[in-house]
Amino acid sequence: MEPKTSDQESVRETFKEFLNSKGLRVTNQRLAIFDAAYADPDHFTAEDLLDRAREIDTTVSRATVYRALPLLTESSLIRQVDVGRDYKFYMANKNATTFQAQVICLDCDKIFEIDAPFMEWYGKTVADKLSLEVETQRLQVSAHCTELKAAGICERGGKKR
Amino acid sequence: MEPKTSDQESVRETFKEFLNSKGLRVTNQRLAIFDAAYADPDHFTAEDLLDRAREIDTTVSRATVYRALPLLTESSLIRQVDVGRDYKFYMANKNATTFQAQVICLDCDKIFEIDAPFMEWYGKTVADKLSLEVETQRLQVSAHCTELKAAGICERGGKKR
DNA sequence: CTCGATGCAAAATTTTTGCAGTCCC
DNA sequence: GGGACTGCAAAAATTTTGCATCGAG
Repeated sequence: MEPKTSDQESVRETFKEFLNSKGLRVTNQRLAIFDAAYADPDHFTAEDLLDRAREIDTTVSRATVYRALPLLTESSLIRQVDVGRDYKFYMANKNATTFQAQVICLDCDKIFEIDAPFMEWYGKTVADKLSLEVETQRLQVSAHCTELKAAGICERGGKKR
Repeated sequence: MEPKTSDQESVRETFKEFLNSKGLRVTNQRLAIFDAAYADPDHFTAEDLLDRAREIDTTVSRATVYRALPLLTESSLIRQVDVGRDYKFYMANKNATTFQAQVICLDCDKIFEIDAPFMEWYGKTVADKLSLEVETQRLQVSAHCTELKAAGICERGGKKR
C-alpha cells in the first residue's frame, strides 16, 4: 500500500462533500474503499479494490465495493478504464488534465496511460461534422513492447487475471 | 434475415479454406454460424448469433457458437467490437479498408461505424515514439445524437441488452 | 474407422439484488 | 429513532468446460 499523501487527505474531503451533497451517508466502509482506491497508483479491478479496502476495514464486503464504484466514478474521483477484458478496470483520477489514452502491452498485460491531447480536437471535429454531443472518448492501442521487453521492464506475470 | 449475396458465397469459400488450412473440419454448424454472422448487417452478440444460426440449422448449440467465434475472428471474417458492455459485440468484416471507429449513441444504444483514416497515421506515430509494435487500435466516441433524434432515426428501444 | 466436433449441462466468473440486521445523522 | 447502509448468500448473466456421442474425411 502506498503512503497516504496530504493531497489524498483533501480529495477525501471532496468525497465526503460529494456524499453529503447527494444526501448519502459517510460510512467507514465507503471511506475505506475510497482510501484503497486512491492509494493505488495503478489500474485495479473490483476484486483488487475489495482486497485493499479490507486491509483498511475488514468489514468491507464485495457488495459494498460494487455499490461504491458508481459513486466514485460519478464524482470523477476515479474513472473506469475498459480494455475489453471480461472484467472492468478502474483508476484513481489524480492529475489527468489532458485526454489519456491506454497502451495495453500484449506480452505482460500491463496498461500504460499516455497523453493524447489531440483527442480533444478530434472530439470537437466529430461533434461538428456529425452533429453529436460528445460525452466520452476512448483511444486504446494494443502492442508488443519490444523495447520494454529488452529493458526487462516488460515481463510476463504482471497484474493480469 | 438479409438475402444471401453472391459476395457472401465467395467469402464462405474463404472460410472453408481457412478451416481446411488449419486442419479443422467443415461442419454444418460452423457454416450455419458463418452464414448467420455474414448475413447480419449490424453488430450482434453471441446470443443474437445463436438465434440466427438456429434459424438456419436448429441443431446449433450455444457452446458451438462460442467455440466458432474465435475461428471467425482469427480468420478476419468477423471482428470483435468491444464497447465496454458486459458482453461482447461482433460484426461481419465486409468492406472495411480504412480504420473504423465506433460512435455509440447514449440515447438509443446503437453503434455506428465511421471511417477514421488518420488512425493509421496515429498508430505509426505511437509505434515510432514509444518503440512499440502496434497490433490493434480502438477509437470510440460516446455521444448524444441530437440531430438523429430530431430526424427520428435515434429512438430509445434499439438493440440493447 | 478415427479423431475432431458437437450438445448438454454443470461450472466458472463477474456483477447484481433481496432481505434482515446495523449504524449514521 | 428512522431510514439509509451493510453483509451475506443467492441470483443473474455471460462464457467456458467435461464428457459421452456423433459425424466429417
